[in-house]
Amino acid sequence: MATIQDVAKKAGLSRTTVSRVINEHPYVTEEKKQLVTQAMQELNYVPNSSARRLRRQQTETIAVYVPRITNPFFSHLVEVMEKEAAKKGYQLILCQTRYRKEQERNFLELLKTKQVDGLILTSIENDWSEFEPYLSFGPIVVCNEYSDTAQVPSVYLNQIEGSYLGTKHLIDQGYTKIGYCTGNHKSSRISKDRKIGFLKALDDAGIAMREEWFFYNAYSVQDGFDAFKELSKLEDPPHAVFTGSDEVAAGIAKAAFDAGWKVPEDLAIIGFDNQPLAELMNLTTVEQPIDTIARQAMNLMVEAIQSKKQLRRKEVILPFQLIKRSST
Amino acid sequence: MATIQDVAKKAGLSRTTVSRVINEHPYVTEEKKQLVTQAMQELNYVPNSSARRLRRQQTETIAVYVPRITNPFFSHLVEVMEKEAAKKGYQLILCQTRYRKEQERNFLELLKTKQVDGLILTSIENDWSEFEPYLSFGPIVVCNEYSDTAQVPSVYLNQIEGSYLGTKHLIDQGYTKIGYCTGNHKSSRISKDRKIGFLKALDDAGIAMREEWFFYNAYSVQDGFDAFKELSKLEDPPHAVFTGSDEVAAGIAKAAFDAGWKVPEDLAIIGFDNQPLAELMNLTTVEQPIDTIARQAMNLMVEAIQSKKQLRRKEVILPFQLIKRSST
DNA sequence: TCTGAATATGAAAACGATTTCATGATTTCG
DNA sequence: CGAAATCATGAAATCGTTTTCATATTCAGA
Repeated sequence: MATIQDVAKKAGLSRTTVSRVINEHPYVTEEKKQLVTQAMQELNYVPNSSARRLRRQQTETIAVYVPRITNPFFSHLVEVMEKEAAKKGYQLILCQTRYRKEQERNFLELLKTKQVDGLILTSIENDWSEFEPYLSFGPIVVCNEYSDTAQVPSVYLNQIEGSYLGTKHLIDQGYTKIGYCTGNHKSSRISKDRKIGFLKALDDAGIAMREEWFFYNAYSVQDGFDAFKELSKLEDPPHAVFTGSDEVAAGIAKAAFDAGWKVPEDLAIIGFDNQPLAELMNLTTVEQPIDTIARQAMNLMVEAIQSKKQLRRKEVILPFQLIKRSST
Repeated sequence: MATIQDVAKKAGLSRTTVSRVINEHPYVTEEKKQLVTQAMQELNYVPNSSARRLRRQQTETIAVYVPRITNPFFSHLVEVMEKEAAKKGYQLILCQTRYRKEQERNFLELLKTKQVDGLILTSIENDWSEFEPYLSFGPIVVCNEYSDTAQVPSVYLNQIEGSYLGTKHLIDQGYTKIGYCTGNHKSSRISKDRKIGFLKALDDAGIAMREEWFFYNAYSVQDGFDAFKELSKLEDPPHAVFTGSDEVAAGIAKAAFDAGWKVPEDLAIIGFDNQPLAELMNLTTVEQPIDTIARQAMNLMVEAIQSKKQLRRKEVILPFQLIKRSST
């Protein structure tokens, strides 16, 4: 593998001159430029990434935390982020945290050892105080999740409004016996706020909430299946259910169908995100503008990396949209 | 940010001694070890990744090509690969090629400039001759796709057998009017072989193929919708359809349902991969062992990186499994 | 008692690229 | 015409880590 020293030797010039040609610095004659270019081609030379990173003090790499890449919401986010990153000359390292605090902390080392220029967090289990000290090593952008205290840029949606919107829709459809079926990460603001919005919508409509109609730890299609099994065993089951994702909604819908229940006659179901699955299963859902979230987050990240200034709090808050289909 | 020089100064020792402690080399007294450890903690020191990479001539990073991370097949592959990579101390860079030859070539620079230690290709549009010269820069493992000429490790399934299995199932169910609905990348061995297997199954059963029952460029749920629209307009439509993915099958099933057709009575549908979607939509499908493919590919990659020897052809061929549900 | 091996520590070199500083030539402007 | 600026090129330093080579001391075995 040729080095800049080999190119210099072959061109009969110094490494400084070769570097000037590579980096298009001024004050190199055309004749010398051609000598260098030809030598590079003959030796099939490309600059060594590690040496460049060390000298330039930058990696052109960004790490993105996602709990699980198979979750369509996160894979959609990553698809757009990778695309935007590639446009701006950055690589994307995938960090699957699996909703584990320890995994989140482990990946922070990427920033500390300068293996990446910045981190984008789409899912947060740890308290913000665990992340805060790492800001001295590089910028962090929060996306989808959020924290009231974090002095960093963030892109998110007001989840209280989102779950209020969905729950209100069920209430407007005439439902009063409404169940709640989502994930429930203790540290997750999204989980907390969605519950707040759900309860507020019930309260505003004078509807009492029933503790036995709450199903937690539901993230996947299978979890939806399982939740329906529990729900269907109740003597007085709910007539509608608010879920935290289209997968969960789809799992409930499928299990209900398999059990001979009619949707929405016997059970109205509302999902979240508006993934392709929602359309396939005719699910009413609360849509999040994933493309915009991802694009904005990556733009804030690159801006933060390139500005080299003290990060400051900046919030981009996006709106939900209710997509009505036949499941409600 | 502290460097090893700062740590040495604070400990009253040389950089060599500090490096020996960090890397657990022998011949350093316990007393000196404690001095170094304490200095590192006080300075909050971690080694700089770029410097390490340069000196050690390794990046502990692997790049994975996927056409699109939102495709559940590929997101499933990547989930397992990232998990396996993290276990072995490697980071994963995501390279979305979007079925574009130019994109594939662009990402090859990662290997050439030594930004990664190896590449895993799960999707190939270019001829192998485009990849071959890059083997001198680092190992390449092919996964899911395959090439007869590539002198590299690969993990894949015999797609002729896979599509034969699925088509044979339809034939065994009594269908003779069978359509074909898949992607069709000219360079893709998978596409070619699936068609070969499909045609061979028809031929073995003495069934003539009908050109007007072939629908190409179908990859997504929406493509499935569109394919059904075309199919339903035919005067003599097929009674069964073999598809190249569960998404396409699901799209066809949904569109058929919306048009009042009954599955499988009016149209039998078989998918591919056995994603969660297949279970949700009750699709018969040809299952690929994605977990095993991913794990084996990552193991071969790490083995290739660490052996530092000339890569040689090695094939891991895995079996399909037919999952029968109510769509056929 | 002597010799070779093991132990302990540090300076210099190495990894490869880019920038800073230096030198000499040429051009421009007052 | 002379001083300052610009042009053109190269040597040395820099980025930060790890290894190689060197030196001195101690220990063990013949």
